Parts: sequence; C-alpha cells; structure tokens
Amino acid sequence: MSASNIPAGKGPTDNEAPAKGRDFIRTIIDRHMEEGKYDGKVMTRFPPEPNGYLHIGHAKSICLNFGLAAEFGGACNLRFDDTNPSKEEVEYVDSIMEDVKWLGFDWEDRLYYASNYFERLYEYAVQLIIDGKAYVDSLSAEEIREHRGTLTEPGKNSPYRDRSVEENLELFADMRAGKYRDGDHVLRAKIDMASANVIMRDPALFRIKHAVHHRTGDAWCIYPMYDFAHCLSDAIEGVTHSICTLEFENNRELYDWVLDTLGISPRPHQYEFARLNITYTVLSKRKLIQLVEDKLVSGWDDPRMPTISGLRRRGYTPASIRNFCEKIGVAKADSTVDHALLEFCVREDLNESAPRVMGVLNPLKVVIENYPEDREEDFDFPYHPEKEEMGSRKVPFSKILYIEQEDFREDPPKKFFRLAPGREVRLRYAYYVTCTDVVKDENGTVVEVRCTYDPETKGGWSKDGRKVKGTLHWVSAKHALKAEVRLYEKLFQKENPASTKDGTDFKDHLYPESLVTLTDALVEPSLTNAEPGQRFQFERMGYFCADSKDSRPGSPVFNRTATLRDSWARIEKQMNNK
RNA sequence: UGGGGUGUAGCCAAGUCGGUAAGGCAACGGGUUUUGGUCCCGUCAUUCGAGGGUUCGAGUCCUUCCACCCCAGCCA
Repeated sequence: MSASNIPAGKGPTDNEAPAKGRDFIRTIIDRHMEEGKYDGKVMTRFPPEPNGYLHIGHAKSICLNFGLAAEFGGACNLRFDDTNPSKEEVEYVDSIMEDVKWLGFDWEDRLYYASNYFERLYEYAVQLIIDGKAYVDSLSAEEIREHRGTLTEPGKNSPYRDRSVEENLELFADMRAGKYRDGDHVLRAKIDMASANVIMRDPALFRIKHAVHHRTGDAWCIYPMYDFAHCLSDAIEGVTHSICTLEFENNRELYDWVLDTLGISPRPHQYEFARLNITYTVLSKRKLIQLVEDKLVSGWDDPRMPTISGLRRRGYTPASIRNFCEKIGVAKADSTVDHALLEFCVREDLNESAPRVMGVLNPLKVVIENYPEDREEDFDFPYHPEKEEMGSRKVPFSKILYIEQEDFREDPPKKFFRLAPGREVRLRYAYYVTCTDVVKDENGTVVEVRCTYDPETKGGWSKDGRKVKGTLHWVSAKHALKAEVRLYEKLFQKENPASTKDGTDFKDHLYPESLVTLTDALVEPSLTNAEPGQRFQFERMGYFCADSKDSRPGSPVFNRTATLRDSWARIEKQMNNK
C-alpha cells in the first residue's frame, strides 16, 4: 500500500529550493512550534467526501496537508468524510486512494472514515441533548427554511425548540430506531436564531435518511451533518490543524461551538485557504460530474479532464503536479492560475526525464533519389541529447522516408528554415538532403517530395563546415510503425468557463477541437512495445504518453501531454498579423 | 440595509519591529544549440483597490470609501 521511497507518514520532497516566503498557514504553525504547542507535532488530515474523483484542486489540499505534516514532524490522515450515503460510492473511495498514492503520498495505517465514528457522534449528540444544547425539531424542511430568516432579518424559534430533555432523548432514540420517515424530524443545535451568522441559527446536526451507506450498510438511518461530524472527527483523530477552503470560513464558528460546548480539549483549529482555479477549465465536482454524465468527455479519466486520473492518463507526472502545487502558493485571495503554469510544470519535468524518439504526426512522403533502393542503415540514436546515461535505440534509415507535412513548403515564407524546393536541410542524426522536385496530385497538393542526400554528411555533420538551418525529424517508410495519436488541447475555449456573468452555461464553451485524433501517424519502430503509461518526447512535436487503456504492443496509441514551446508558430503568427 | 473574507505587475505570490516592492509563470529582446526544444543573459510595479491622515519615512499604522468572493441544504 505504501508508495515507494517515501519516508513514513510523509510526502516526497521535491528538489525545488524551499520557497523564500512562507505562506500564512506555515507562518501560523511556525509560531505554534516556537510556543511549543502541540508537543511540536502537527497533525493534519485530507478529508474528501467520496462522491467524485479527485481533481487538481484536491492535489493542492493533499500537498498542503501531507506537506505540512512532513515539514513539521507530524502526520497526515486520509479520512473519508462519508456522512451522506446518497451521494457516495466505493468506486470513489477506491479512486481517491489510488490518486493520493499516485501523487506520492502515504497515509500509512491512518485510513479513517467519518462513518467509523457514527456511534460516538451519536453519543456526543445525546450529550448535547442532555446539556440542553440540542433538540429534535419536527418542522418540515420548508418550515425550517421559513423560520431561518434572511441575511438581513433574524430567524424565529421553532415551536419545538423547548421540548424537554426527556422528550428529545426519546425522539432522538426513535429517530435512530427507524420509527420515522425521512424529514419527519431533525436534530438541531440550540444556538441563536438571531445570529448574524446564518449558519449559527440552530443548525441541523443529524437528519433521518433511509439510505444504504457504502460502509455501514443499513445499520443507520440517521446521519450526522458535516458541521457536526467534521470537527468531532478531527478531534477524535487528534488533528491539530484542520485545513479547508475559504467557503467554510462561516462554518468555523460552528466548528468551535460544537467542540467548546462539548468541552473537548485539546481541540483542533480550522484554517481556510483559497481553493484552486485554473484558466480554461472547471474545478468543481458538480461541473465535472456533468461533463461525465452528459458524455461530453469519455469519463473521469478523459485526458482533457483536470482530474488526477485525467492528468495521469494525459501523461502528467506526480512530480509535475506537486511542483505546480508548490509554485502556486497558499493564500486567502480568490485567484485563478494561468493554465500555462501547469503546462510549464510538466514540460519542466518531462524535459529531464522523457526519452526522445521520432514520430511523424502528419506524414509526407520523401524519396531520396540517389539512395540505393535496397539499402538500409541502422543508426544508433541517443534517447536524450544531454543524458548519455539514458542510453540509445536503433533507428533504421532507407530510401523512402516520411517527414512532417508542415516541414515542407513549396513556397516558403520568410524565416521558414525547413524543407522547400532547392533547400538543403538536415534529417536529424542522419544526412543532409536537398529538395529537387515535388510530385502533386490532381488537386495540386504536394504528395511526395524528391530529394538527394549527401553521403558525406552521415550523422548529420558536414566535413566542409557547411551549415544548414533546419533539422527535421523523420521515419523510414518501410520500418515505421503506424500509430494512433490523440492531440489534446484545452477543454474550454473560454478563460473562465464557469462564469455566468454573460448568462451562458459552462458547457457552451467546450472547445470543439479539444481532441483531434490522428490515425495515420507513423512512429519509429522502437516504439512497438511502448508500455501503457510510458512517456516520450517526440522530437520537435511534444510530449506523448502511451495510453493506459487503448495502447497495445504493435499498435500503440499516444496521448499528447503537451506541445513543446514553439517559437516558429509564434513568429508565423506575428508575420500573419502584420 | 446583516455577517464573514479578500484586494501588491497580464497570472500566481513574498513582503518580519513602519526604512524605501522577493520569486515563479507569461511576454519581449539577445546568445548557445544536430529538437525554431533545452540552457544562458537581459527587459518587464517610482508603486501596492481609491482618497484622506499620522510619521523624517507607510504596501506595512489610523480613517473613509470602492470592488470582488462566501453564507438563508435535513450537501460537503
């Protein structure tokens, strides 16, 4: 179960230099440590509700919680906040565990479920009733809403608010015993219906819900609410710093009320940070689930999804996601991170680790006129130009090759350094070739390029010092392996698709070309046995990952993780704009 | 017209007891280069939401205002 090479209870440490500025949470904990609080040990937890797949926003929280524990000599629990059986499924708990592990974090033996605490939570609720701090309300949901008041007007007490302790105890026991239907009663905290904080207006603590729970089955028909379960679960686990997102700021008062009213000490404290937003995508479970259910994507792990499983299938590395989370920082201001930073993080990692290979996405036939018909050469090319230790592979060369369509222009624009009639370019690591002629089809489209090669330039060097401006990748027609290549782009074409200010729905902004499938790409033969999940750089084209579901030996399928930075595309765009 | 938060460059984000605006991404120049990749070097906030005030000195203190986010689930 434990991810490899990770110190007990900790997360991996990336090679990044420690951030210079500390975020507000670390600053607070620094002070706690100086004051000798918590015996110098920080206890955190990552508490997902198993009602969907984890996304990169969760990765931020995971990195924070596990990271804090590691930095301050503590530990981080994985706790499923499974208090609402109607939304939760084991499929989700399994995927969450897989994703946390894959990210490189280890909760060791500290796997918990709020549902483990149902009995204790029930007892705490009974205690509140005995103390006169909770009561069973028999108003309907609608009546309760009406009694709550508004943001500017105080609420009204429920007529059931002053039931006797005995009556409350009996009612609550009967709720648990299944004597009522959903909605007949609800256990509420007796706080203040006039509180300026609406959350404090006698919040519900337990509700009746006749539903099968993925862990407790039908053992219960009443379930605790988040605000009651979360703080107590934290306390039960000895959590010191309970870190959540900003939308729970208002709930902190209730978090404290429950623990203080029950006299729990020592007790955890809640801190809130801003959730992650990224441009050109959506990061809310509600929206992601819609994309899946409406079949707008192929599933939770569609490589365009911002889910951990989607990013994994896309070819992102755990380290790249961790680095991303470190780079974005932790603060309280609502913010939207540029998707370019995420891309930068994968490229940064893959540039170091991905073996280089050649793959032609949109093939254009090239015939080397002066190369013998029956000749073949087996070149030995390094997997990484700067890392000899990564080894090499054999790449065959022959008379008929394929190059990238966009690497040839019959009428080349300025600054185009690639192949064109009369031009000499280098075929990477192989030979200099000069274009002598083209063959066109009936529509005038160039379907074949005729070249001559210079036998004196073997390896891609010329002894006479002659320079060539372009270097192209290529594959040998006879030896190339056909592959399916899936080119992924951003899922949405609008920077903030979730914004409803213009009256549109986020689904209106899906980018139609977010997936372009190429079925006739040709890759070098060394890729025949690419392992599903294996990552490569297709030289000059980008980073690609053999698809974990569809790739097969002999007929690989590659997902484009990210393109390489492309300054020619930029130059061309600039020229077109002029 | 209630309460809780937040506002530092195009995007994130540091900024200790007030001492004269870190870093990253993006962008833009230039160098190296058998990937128009990588790498390297350089440019990019006289100003910190706005206005007043205190001070020799304010992003940091006081004050007024403005903008944005969250809260009226028996969701989390």
